[in-house]
Amino acid sequence: MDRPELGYLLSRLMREVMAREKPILDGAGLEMWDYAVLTALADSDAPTQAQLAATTGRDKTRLIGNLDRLETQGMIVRQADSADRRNRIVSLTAAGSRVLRSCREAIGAMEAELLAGLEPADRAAFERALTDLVVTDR
Amino acid sequence: MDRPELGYLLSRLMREVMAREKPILDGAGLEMWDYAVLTALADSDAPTQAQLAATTGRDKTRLIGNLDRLETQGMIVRQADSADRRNRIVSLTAAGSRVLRSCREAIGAMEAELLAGLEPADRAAFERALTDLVVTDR
DNA sequence: TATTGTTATACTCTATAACTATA
DNA sequence: TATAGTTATAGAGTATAACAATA
Repeated sequence: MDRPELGYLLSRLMREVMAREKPILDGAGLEMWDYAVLTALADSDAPTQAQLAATTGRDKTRLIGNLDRLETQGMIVRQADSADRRNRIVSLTAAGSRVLRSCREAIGAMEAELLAGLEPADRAAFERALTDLVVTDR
Repeated sequence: MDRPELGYLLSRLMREVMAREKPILDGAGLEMWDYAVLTALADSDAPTQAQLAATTGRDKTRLIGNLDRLETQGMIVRQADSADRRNRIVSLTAAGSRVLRSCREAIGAMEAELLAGLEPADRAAFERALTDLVVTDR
């Protein structure tokens, strides 16, 4: 097959996706990485900051700015771990869950629109392949 | 369908592709964007720097560092345009073409390996969908 | 006056190394 | 001494404005 290289295609599509997400996240007062952190929090239960850094692939020092901002906005709380007081347990607040849910819906709709031009079978294969590639290359 | 968000999947896969490309480009003495510029030069014929900036999506001021480096390495030349002497026409040298071809081969092999785990039909659909999405969202 | 290529400046993002408090 | 979280510093990448040469 003769097509442009993966790096080119992926970076172009990534740019498009980010451009479409930006207004959604702006409306919620979230930066891109803030949203990634919220998403990770919804899945894993009460992680320490170190665990959160590991699951998001974000450096622990860079995570701090995101957490500070999210905490100021009342979307997360940081609590001391009574078992090991060096740890700080991060968790979503009700407000954080609400914002996250609304962003997820908007982003889901955006993605549906973005993929709407594909043949249904191609779209399913695309999503399946993309998921497989990311899982197997961990 | 319930899968991780596109932004997450694409950024993960993009990171993986870049990690696999890096040793190839390092071996050729190329940075990521240098390679993108070489690729663009192979397709479009004798562009000015402004045209090259437009086709790569790179800002004209940021392009300059790439061109300086590539010219120092003898992979491209910049020639004055006799028709409009404000323009500088950029073109690949024989050495540049050689390096580009060898990188393309290595990257093609890397991509084949990366995609090898997919069902053949899924792989074809994935490549088709990715190409369609990038073309239609221009 | 407008445009091409260039340089300069400031701003963001990232990487690294220290520092504190706990263990 | 080792670890979790934090802060500080320097570096890379980026955006913006200004500049010289040419149209």
